[in-house]
Amino acid sequence: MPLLETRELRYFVTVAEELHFSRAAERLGIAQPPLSRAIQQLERRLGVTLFDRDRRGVTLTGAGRVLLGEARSVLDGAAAAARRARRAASSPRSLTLVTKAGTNHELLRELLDANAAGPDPAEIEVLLCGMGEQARMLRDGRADVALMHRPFDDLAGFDTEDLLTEQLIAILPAGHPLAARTSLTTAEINDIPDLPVARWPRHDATYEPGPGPEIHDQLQLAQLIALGQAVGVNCASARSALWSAHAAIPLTDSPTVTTVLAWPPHSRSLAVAALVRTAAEL
Amino acid sequence: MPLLETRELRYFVTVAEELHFSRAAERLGIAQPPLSRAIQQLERRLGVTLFDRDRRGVTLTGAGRVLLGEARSVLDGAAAAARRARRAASSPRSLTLVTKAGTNHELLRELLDANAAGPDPAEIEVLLCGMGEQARMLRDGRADVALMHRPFDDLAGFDTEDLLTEQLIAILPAGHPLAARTSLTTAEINDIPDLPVARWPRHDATYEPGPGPEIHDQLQLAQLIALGQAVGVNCASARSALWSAHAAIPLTDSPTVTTVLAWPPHSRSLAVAALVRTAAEL
DNA sequence: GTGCTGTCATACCCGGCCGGTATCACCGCC
DNA sequence: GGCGGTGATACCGGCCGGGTATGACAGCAC
Repeated sequence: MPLLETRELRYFVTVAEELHFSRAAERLGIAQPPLSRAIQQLERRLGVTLFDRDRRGVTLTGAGRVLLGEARSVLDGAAAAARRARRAASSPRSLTLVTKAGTNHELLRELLDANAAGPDPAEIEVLLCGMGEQARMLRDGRADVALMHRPFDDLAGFDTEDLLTEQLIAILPAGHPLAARTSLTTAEINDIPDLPVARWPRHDATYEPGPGPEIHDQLQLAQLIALGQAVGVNCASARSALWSAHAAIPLTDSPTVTTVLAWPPHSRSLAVAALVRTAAEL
Repeated sequence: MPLLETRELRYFVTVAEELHFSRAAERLGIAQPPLSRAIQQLERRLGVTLFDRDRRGVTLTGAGRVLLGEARSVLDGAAAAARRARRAASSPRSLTLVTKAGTNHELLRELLDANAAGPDPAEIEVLLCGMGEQARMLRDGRADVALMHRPFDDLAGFDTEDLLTEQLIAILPAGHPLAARTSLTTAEINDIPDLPVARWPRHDATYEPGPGPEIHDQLQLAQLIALGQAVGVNCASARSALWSAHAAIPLTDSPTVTTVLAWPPHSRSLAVAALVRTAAEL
């Protein structure tokens, strides 16, 4: 069974990205011949050709494409491992929790209080970040746990514990005719003339095509709605962050959004496990 | 930024498992001194002590425990990367799909047919395995995709696409008084005198404590019920595998079970992506 | 065609590191 | 105080990763 060294994987990834041995070698800070040799050794060991060295250039083979994805994730994992070990050593009883600005702060408060009241409280450092940042910080070892939202955040590759499920609300300018309603449907807010629905980013940070403005945080949404330029949707707990210029109406047919505590699988840190247990009892 | 070589991680994991340098060295097939030195180098590079070398023995520090989990997953990832690259090379347009024996075969049939009818069909090799095996096979690169069941299978660390959501059914011996009912509740089947509910394993392959027999596949369940020694629950699609000695009654208050297509994240294999797209359109 | 340029592969050398042996320092224990 | 057993240290040798020089070969200009 062939063993892959991270050095080899680093070399392979760089070549795969550059598709050019000399440039890749330069980026790696080594000379080209040892790089060629390293790739050949890797190919021999795997018994697989990873690159087609054609007359005009280097291209990835199918197996090479597969290995590229795998190698990247192994390297990310290794870097994360180092970071986490160092963090665990520098502050053994502390955890970094990362969440989007605008996440239900009552829930967060409750979680922190429950942790503080528990038998063996961890020091929790709370980090706020933009949308979609949490997954990266969790993956690369800068954070231990995150508060995320299903189905809006990309939870692929994490373990999760559901904390709170809420309905979505529609947020309208306070003076709008529909603001007097006690409930709305998705179809209704999509059909408001001259008032498009603001679009949240998808998992991959792109936006669904459509007329509404692209937003990426709650403040932008609030501003746009207060200006009467859009309507928007958000989870029910966002009510507390609304202004007097806003009206919040439950969306009856919306999918529910669940706030979850997420952490990297295999993370068997005692502190994470304890916090998850605490969270599960909320 | 310190770089971890897989050799170092292998050494570290072995020492962490043995908690004994000499035995670990033996298992690794090297002598003890180089192993000690390698661990010291690792600790220096990370700036972290991983082991407490006490008078009576070696123990993991907190950071060491964290690194152990991380290191295992990195090593597993590296081994899986090698396997997947080799598999991709040996059969570029083929996929291995793994599922439990007893999974809804109409659904599988539909998926295979849709793939075959698609623009660029992959050769799909179907592998059957026992409960809880799928996750391992997916993780270690022996399979590319799996059919699994939420919430019964452990989906941590995978991307998934929901295929089919069903209710659970209670399965009783055909002659049982309750077999005439048109619906049942969980409480009712838990309270049947002298007829315990068979227990499925949990994610970690252990069983919830309780009176019922422990089962791990559908055939065992069927047999036990036919013998009148237990009742059981299963997803609605399991009806087709029942015998005349069985009666299936919908469970009205049960959680739903969703059959999902699961695959390792970062798997950017074209064939997997195509199959997922096909599945999403079912 | 003949250079010229730029690609990756090959040949060869050197130094560092990995691994081995021998030994030490230390502890627990009859 | 020997003795067995732990991990750490010292030192040495061979291998392998990295460097330089060069080769083989394609594309291109003329």
